[in-house]
Amino acid sequence: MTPKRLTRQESAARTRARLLDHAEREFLRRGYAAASLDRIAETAGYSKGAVYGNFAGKEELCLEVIDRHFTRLFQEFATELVAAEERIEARMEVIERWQSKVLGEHDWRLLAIEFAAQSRHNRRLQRRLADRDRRIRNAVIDLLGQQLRQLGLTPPLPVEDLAVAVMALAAGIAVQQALDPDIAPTLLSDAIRVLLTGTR
Amino acid sequence: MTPKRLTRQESAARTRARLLDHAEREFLRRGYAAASLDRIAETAGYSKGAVYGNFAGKEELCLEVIDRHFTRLFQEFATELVAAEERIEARMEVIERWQSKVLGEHDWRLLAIEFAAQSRHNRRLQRRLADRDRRIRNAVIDLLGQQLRQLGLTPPLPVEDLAVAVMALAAGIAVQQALDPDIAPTLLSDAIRVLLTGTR
DNA sequence: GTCTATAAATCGATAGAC
DNA sequence: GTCTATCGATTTATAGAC
Repeated sequence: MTPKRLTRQESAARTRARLLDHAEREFLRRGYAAASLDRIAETAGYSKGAVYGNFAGKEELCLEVIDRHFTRLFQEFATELVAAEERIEARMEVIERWQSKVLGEHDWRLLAIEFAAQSRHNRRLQRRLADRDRRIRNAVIDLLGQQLRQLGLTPPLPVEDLAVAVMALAAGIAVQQALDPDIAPTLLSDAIRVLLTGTR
Repeated sequence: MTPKRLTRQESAARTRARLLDHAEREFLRRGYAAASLDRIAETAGYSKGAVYGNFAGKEELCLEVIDRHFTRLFQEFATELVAAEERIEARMEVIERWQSKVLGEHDWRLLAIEFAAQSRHNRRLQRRLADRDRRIRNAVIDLLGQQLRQLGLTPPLPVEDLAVAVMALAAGIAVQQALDPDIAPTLLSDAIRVLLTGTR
């Protein structure tokens, strides 16, 4: 097997991907502030020059890492949810299955909020995070609206508010659970059910 | 008016209080990571030696700043809530009045979560934060249980879960609102009402 | 308890060679 | 695009005088 000779573009893409992968590990392990570009470059088999050649800086690199993960996560979840049977119990089952995955990702959640706090110092980053937040929220609103319509539910709150509340619950419970593992593992889906149907 | 001669203890307490006050300003303004003990000491009229003489380090100082604030905040809220009339509408009014205060404190919320993310590097801090979290949660559980009993409500979830959900909502909504001010300002109280009563 | 002075260690970012 | 070398700035924490 002769390894294919990489074109310039392929080689650059490979470097980028490798840097992203190792950046993910470093950011997850140490958090944003304590992560070191030097270590990222070194573990990926490059030096810092490669990082600055492929990314504008630490913030851009971290933003891309976070974006990549949560975009993937949401899309996989949405796909499963849409594919489930058109009964509320079937849909809730999908939610219950995913809550442990979402809530279990303590490191991701801590990284995301630490990075959000970071935006205090940077107007531009603040705007980009707000845009991203709105994008995700709109996706949640669409998904939620579709589910409610299909299931014939009329929730006690407007769907726009439900979306914010669901996202807030997911983030807030995950943070509390990161500090204290004793929190009820089905709380997220239970609370979502109450918000959507008004009852347990 | 001759200024009273301060005893050694009074003088020490004053220094501590001054340092705490200026630490609060610095941490709120810059966040945990970017805050500088040097600046804190200087603006308080001391030098770094005074900080290390009164606090074990940056983490301890910040923890005390955060603790002082949220303990005060919760106690004031609980006092008002307990003092209100024994009707659900009167109690909800207190909650509605406080939600804008709690949600408006973006800097405090960002600081608290940035600090929580910080605990990744420090087992001891992790335990202390978890203890604090449990302490607050127990207070919320007590307060919530008392309210439900007085008002004769039977919520769709156990009171322990409600407490976690309410805290998660408050934190999660505040973070989203810090990034995007367009979020409905009454969402927190609306969602709490649904969680407590099952309806709007 | 507080000050001054300094240690000791980083880190992000850049310049210039290749 | 990537590397090496380094700048420049900052920080926490400590040592020792008073």
